[in-house]
Amino acid sequence: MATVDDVAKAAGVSISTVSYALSGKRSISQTTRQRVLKAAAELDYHPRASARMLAANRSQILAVTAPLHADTDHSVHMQFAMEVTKEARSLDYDTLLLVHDDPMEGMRRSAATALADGVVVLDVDAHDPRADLARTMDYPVVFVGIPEQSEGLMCVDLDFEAAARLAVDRLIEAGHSSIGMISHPRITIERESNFPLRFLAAFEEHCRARGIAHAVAYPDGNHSAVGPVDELLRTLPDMTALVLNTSSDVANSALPALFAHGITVPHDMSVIAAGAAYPTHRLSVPLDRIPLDAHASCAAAVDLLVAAIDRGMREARTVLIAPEYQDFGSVRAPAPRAEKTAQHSA
Amino acid sequence: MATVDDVAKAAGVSISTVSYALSGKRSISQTTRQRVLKAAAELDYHPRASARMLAANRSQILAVTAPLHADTDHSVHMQFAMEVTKEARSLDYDTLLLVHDDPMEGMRRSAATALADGVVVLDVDAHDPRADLARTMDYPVVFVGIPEQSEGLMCVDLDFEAAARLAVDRLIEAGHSSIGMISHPRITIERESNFPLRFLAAFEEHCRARGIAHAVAYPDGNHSAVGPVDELLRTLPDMTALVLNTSSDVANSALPALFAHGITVPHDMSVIAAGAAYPTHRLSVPLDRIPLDAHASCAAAVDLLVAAIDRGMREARTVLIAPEYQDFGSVRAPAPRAEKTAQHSA
DNA sequence: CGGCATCGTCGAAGCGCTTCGACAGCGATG
DNA sequence: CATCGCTGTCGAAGCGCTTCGACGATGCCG
Repeated sequence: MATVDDVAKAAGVSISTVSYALSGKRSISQTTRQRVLKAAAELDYHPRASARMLAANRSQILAVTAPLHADTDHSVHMQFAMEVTKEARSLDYDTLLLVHDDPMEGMRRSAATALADGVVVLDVDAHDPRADLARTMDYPVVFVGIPEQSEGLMCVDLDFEAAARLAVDRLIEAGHSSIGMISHPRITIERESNFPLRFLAAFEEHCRARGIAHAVAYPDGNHSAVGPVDELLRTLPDMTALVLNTSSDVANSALPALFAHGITVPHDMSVIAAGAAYPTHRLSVPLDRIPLDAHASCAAAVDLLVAAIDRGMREARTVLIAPEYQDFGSVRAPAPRAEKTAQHSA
Repeated sequence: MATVDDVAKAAGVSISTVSYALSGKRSISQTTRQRVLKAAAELDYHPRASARMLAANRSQILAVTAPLHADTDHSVHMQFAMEVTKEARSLDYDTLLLVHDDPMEGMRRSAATALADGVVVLDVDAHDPRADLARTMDYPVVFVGIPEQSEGLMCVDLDFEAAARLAVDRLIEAGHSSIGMISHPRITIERESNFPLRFLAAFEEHCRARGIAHAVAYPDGNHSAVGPVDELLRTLPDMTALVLNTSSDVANSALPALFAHGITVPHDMSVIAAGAAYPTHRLSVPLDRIPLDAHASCAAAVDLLVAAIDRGMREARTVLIAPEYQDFGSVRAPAPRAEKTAQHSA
């Protein structure tokens, strides 16, 4: 375990020179810097994290809170945590996992002990208590997701409104004029993050604005697309396109549910999965998607957080990630009406 | 941000007294301790992590390496990472996520900079390069899983041999005398962790020892149970019980694969899923299982690691977690032979 | 009742780094 | 030629905590 002193001795300079040569925070002559670098390499010198933290009053650590509700999707979470970690490393930060029963305690502790320089909050609920905590803490916090009360917070999320409009526009472009949508279960909408609402509202408004017939259905507790599909076909009999902004289970069962009515995708029905963190392009018919991109969100969140830490840019703001359309061929021009004959009722 | 000095002043004692009162490492009179505690509480004092680390030469941080191969199951990983975190917190450690492209770099760095006091290695391969690294590092490392060369390492894993014997014994108890087994794809066995091999060997040996007819089949690349089931029914026509030690996809497709032969569980066939990290009790027929329990493994691993750090217990050893049998009713006495008639061939 | 162990407390020395102010040396400037 | 402003380097002061040795004050023993 070599220390600065060892390096300083080996290079024949003072320890402050070593520090400056390594950090580049003051100009050091080429020759001296080379000597220091050489000595450091030979001694396999690595600055002790604790000493650096104490002296610099910065830990180069970001905390991540990911409360694990029983009903949250672990794999999606892991993906987000990983993306945060990757981006953080690229900015010379490490990532601390805060996943205790009480996520508040972790945030408080990491702030109070200066263990982490800031926090990334994942899996944000509409009425997330961490939002209130963040407002009272004078500590850099970034939310991946948008709580209902987002004033005074830094948030990053997919632009669900734009995603809804993008989906609708794409379908209109392809010639559709009657679009159904399957949303999240009502309980989810009520309890959870507000993005389903934002998507929903934008979908309806944009359909209205563009003069498109539309209807929305909500799956019930059993997470199947069968009910919503039935309902949509009833309320919107000439529906030729379907937008999914729903859970993975529902999306996965959409194709069979349609097929039970003799409807195949994309021939009889165009389908777009929007705001989906799960893959939809490996289903039996790959579905076009507007992904909820973990990488984009997390990278933006970490960038924001690091800017707040390193450059004091702490003003509250919400960053919306522009939606990206991924084409897998599940959208086509609507089939000419008429041959809607063989209805195998479910 | 109160410091020890503030607390010392407020309590009218020296800073060392504060430290000892808080840590309990020397005896302090009841009255003084109370005074210190009160002052600390009033000032909302929390020792600065960095200062503590530097002075105590201990970070109270555990690193977790979880390399994300493309083919690893994120949700299982997350579960393990969470369990590590929980157990670590209960022992007053925090958890650092190391998930860079190069997991070795993370381990080296956290050791060299003393960022973490030790490492938990997840998702261990048979020929995991992290094993070699660990051997050369003089740094506490615990593996959750057992690499092929485990000499000189601390490892924790489910006792797959015992799990295999337990499954076989259970089936024999229920009256079965002809048992099939579906293992992992051959590629997985070759490439991956050696636990499939351990299970396999124990299964065959124990069946032999107890005089039970048995056969093993390996799924191919498409991760379906159809092939293996067909094969087993051919090679072991009077098979009445099936042991699964395989991937989630294969296990999930086992019931339909059997049903395609007109075989229902548990009436015509008893089934046990052994060494499964994924749930098998929520399938259409809940399957008895011997779980690969994230909590048990991770808790044991963290305990081992913390013992190594705090109490210097560094001798290499492998801890095998005793298997636990979970009964969901998928094992019954074999049906009386004869009425094996209506064979719908697949 | 003197001597000795014990208990409770204090002071000070670090832990290894960053960073501020100081200053020597130098060429450029007037 | 005196002066100014750089540039490159050094010394030292912390950062806030832990921990060791020291030392008065007690209580107990013979």
